[in-house]
Amino acid sequence: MNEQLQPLKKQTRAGKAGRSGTQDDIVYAHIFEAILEQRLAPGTKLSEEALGEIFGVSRTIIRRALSRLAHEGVVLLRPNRGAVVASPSVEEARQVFLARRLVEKAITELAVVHATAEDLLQLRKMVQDERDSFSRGDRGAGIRLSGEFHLKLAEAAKNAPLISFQRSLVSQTSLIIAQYESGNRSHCSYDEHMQLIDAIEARDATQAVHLMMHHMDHIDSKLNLDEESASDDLHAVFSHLLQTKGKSTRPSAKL
Amino acid sequence: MNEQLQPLKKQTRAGKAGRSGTQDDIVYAHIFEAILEQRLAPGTKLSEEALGEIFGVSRTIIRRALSRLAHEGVVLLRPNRGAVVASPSVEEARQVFLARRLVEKAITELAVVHATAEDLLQLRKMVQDERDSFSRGDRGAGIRLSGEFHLKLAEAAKNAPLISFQRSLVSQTSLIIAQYESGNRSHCSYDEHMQLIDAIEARDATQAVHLMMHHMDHIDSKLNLDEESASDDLHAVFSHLLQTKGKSTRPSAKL
DNA sequence: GCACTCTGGCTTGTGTACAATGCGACCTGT
DNA sequence: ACAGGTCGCATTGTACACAAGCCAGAGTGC
Repeated sequence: MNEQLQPLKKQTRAGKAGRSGTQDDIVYAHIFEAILEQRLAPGTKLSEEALGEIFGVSRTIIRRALSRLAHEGVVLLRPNRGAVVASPSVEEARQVFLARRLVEKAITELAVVHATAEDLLQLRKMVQDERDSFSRGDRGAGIRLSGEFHLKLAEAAKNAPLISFQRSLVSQTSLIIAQYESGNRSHCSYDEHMQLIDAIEARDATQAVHLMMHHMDHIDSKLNLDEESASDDLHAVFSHLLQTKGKSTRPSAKL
Repeated sequence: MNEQLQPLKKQTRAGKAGRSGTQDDIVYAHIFEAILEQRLAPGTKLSEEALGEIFGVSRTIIRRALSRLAHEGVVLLRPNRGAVVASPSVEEARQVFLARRLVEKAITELAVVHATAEDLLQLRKMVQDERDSFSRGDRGAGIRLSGEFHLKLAEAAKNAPLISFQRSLVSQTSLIIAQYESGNRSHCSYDEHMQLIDAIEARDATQAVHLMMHHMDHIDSKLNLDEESASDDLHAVFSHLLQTKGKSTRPSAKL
């Protein structure tokens, strides 16, 4: 019914994502990665039993992983109706990007103050990996690593709540990029990442923030959020037919 | 062993918090409220079975509620060792407040643009409730309602990710206030809330942000974060004895 | 022929039993 | 008497079985 998930023996511990933690971490990482690489299209139903069989664990574990993914906004949990891969609307995407601008600005300023030599080293290493992935043509890994770069930057800012929020934002951004990115262009230029690291290492807050904002602009501009090609949101598709009377037509319910 | 939780029959649906949702919402709300009202002291162990018996539900439900509370940072989930009420350190409190400043500023600016008449009406009503609670001497409810005011403000800003983040920050802030607030002074002056609403209604962004920042200052100043009276963090208590060699002494482990 | 209803199957929600892990008490040897 | 180790209990982690809720298809009445 859905596209087939690659079967997986339960002892395949260290998956591609490499995170060796507990069982739900593995399940979480694999599903997340599958979504980013678009092996799981937005809207795809994520049956608990099917996933349990695939990963060789019970529904309990799957359920926890799905709950976590839902919390980060990449999966939508509909009561009594199961989980589906989230398909953020254009409006939701805009909100995520607005929030990210705010957070990235703050993170950059904090990172300029708090980033250690060790942090900077790791950041440079991550950009390397990112570049490698893109040169290998592994788009999914590239998107993921690019996200992890921004997450690592948040860690360098040394503020736990911001890190947690950034994790959620990066996840959603990755999903949005995977869904909306226009064609073939690399989505997150690692050059910009490198320049950013340089500015942070030089403790030049103004320059660093400047670069980060430009970076956000570039990400924005690579997406065609203005005119999405195809949508499963009927209200969006036929919005030109609907008279806009007030804004309380349908507060948040979609589909 | 712990202080006794007030027993609760299972059909006590609409609890004090009033949220009439599903079972885990009820459990969640009650535990959260108990923490805010300091009926559950920081560090208190939250046994799954005990809670299950109290609320008349199975551990499954309790587990979900605890997981949610852990996500919001008011409960600490230690693998294989159960859940305890979080006891944020001074450093953690500072991080939360820093993050809140950022977010509240952004929310205020957005609310000035997006708040509807309906939003403003509800906000005023919430300030009323808050004042009533304090005049009744119900400190726990006051703290909670004050938090809900800031959450409602986030909703008026019309940005889903920020709302979600604000929920987490407000929860943690409430816990910190309950834990650190110096004595008897009311912690969150509703007058300031009212002025804030006025500024937003007047669409005066500069003034609104100005008021909000002052409001944050006031909250900060009412807490004695600089010299906490007693701590259960041995490392903090004896920090003057420890030579600070590098930062890798104990990354995140506490207690 | 169309629409409405009822029923059957399948999926999720919840409770519970069993396994695994951590903690504390006791016991023993030095 | 104290340190170390071992055993047992208590609590969490996982799997599974049952209950409840949706959804689709067949059947029937208009």
